[in-house]
Amino acid sequence: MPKHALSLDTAATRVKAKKTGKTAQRILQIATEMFAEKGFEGTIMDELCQRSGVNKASIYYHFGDKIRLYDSTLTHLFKRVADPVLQAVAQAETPLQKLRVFIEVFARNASQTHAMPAVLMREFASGGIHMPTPAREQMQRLLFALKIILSSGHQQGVFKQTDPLTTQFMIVGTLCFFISSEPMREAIPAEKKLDPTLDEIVIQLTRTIESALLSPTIENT
Amino acid sequence: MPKHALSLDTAATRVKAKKTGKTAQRILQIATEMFAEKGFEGTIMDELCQRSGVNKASIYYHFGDKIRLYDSTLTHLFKRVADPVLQAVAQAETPLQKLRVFIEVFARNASQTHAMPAVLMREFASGGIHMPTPAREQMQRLLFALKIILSSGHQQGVFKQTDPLTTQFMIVGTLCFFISSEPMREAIPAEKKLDPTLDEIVIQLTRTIESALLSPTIENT
DNA sequence: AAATAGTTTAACTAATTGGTTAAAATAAGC
DNA sequence: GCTTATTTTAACCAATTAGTTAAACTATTT
Repeated sequence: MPKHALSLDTAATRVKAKKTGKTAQRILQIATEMFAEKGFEGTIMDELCQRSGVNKASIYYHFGDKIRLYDSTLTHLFKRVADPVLQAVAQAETPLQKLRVFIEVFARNASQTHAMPAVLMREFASGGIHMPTPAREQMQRLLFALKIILSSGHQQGVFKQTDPLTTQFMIVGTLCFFISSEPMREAIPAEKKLDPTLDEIVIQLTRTIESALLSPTIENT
Repeated sequence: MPKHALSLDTAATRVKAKKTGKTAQRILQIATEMFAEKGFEGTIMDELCQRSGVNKASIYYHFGDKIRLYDSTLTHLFKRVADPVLQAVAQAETPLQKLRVFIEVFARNASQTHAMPAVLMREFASGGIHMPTPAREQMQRLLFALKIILSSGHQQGVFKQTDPLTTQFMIVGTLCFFISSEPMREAIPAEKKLDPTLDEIVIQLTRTIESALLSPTIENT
């Protein structure tokens, strides 16, 4: 009966992980890449062994089975993006600054951790059924933070009232599509110059959302 | 040597399809659902047989192999959404009306054909490598149409200049995330009432994009 | 109605895949 | 240094999976 190294995160586990965690960490790293690239079913354990240089039974020793490996992967992945966003938002002062920081830090971290948009989009496509609760909670933490930003901005009279879910989908959706489309866009070198950079997307996205929040309502024609 | 029914779309083929196309059509229908729900690798041919009530060899007779079935599925799927959008845009008069129609008709059709957002998101997650050319072309047609809308609006002095790719990702990304998240949101009945409807999303999205296109630039603070 | 071409069927196969096992190797505790 | 617990290894297995085959069946043409 193997005792799984990542089942708990107690002090004892962490001490042990320092010496033994190399293998588990490497598995997690390659698994993240593969799950993002190929999805759950598309990820083959034998290939994971080959790519990571880790023996198959070691993977099963550390993670139990494929689905638990997937769960660990996703939880780590989403936490790695959500944490810095929430931290940065907490440090910003005004709702407008918090909103800007939310978009910018999410964009930067999702772009660096580009497996995250891929995995998120796959999970949405599957109806989120296989999404582990801790991973889902990270997304809900982001949504909750955005809710606070928007409502406090509204209370202070600087923002118009908007639906936070729509706004989150605008931010997350736009950026996930942009980040994940990078390989496709790179494949067309002729238009490479015409494509916007991440910074440009962030600027336009921020401007767009801000303008809707700050400007008066547009009349229907 | 089987001659695949969908390899050509001549008049003769179409006449024949009327009598023999029932099976192929049914395969395509269930394949669409399954590819959207489970992805390429997650879709098992035996299960497709079982769900569709069609024998396995019939599938291979009509479509050759799994990847060609996938290609047919995606091409049909994207065409079904892109065509009505482009048609509606062509009928609208002003750039502003065209933009509104673009968002609205895309939203309605993607929502009805909800396999399309799912498949699109998966393809983006995979880097679009497996996306068949005809399917990709449908997305490019949409992007091209949007480019024209934005540039003609700009030339007429009603729109500010913006990057069309960003705008397309805002529209498509927001709506795909919203549409594909429906099962997840349905799973939380407590918040059901709080969730916006598709119409509400469309309204907010349209307003947001319009306000950025029409309003003067916001100064940095 | 006979011949031909198109379509569907059930049974089969070769290869892949997630997961196991027991032994070898390494590290930790005493 | 010896014992014990943890970790890694290679070989193995049962189940699944995409794809095949050849025969049966159904229309179409002449």
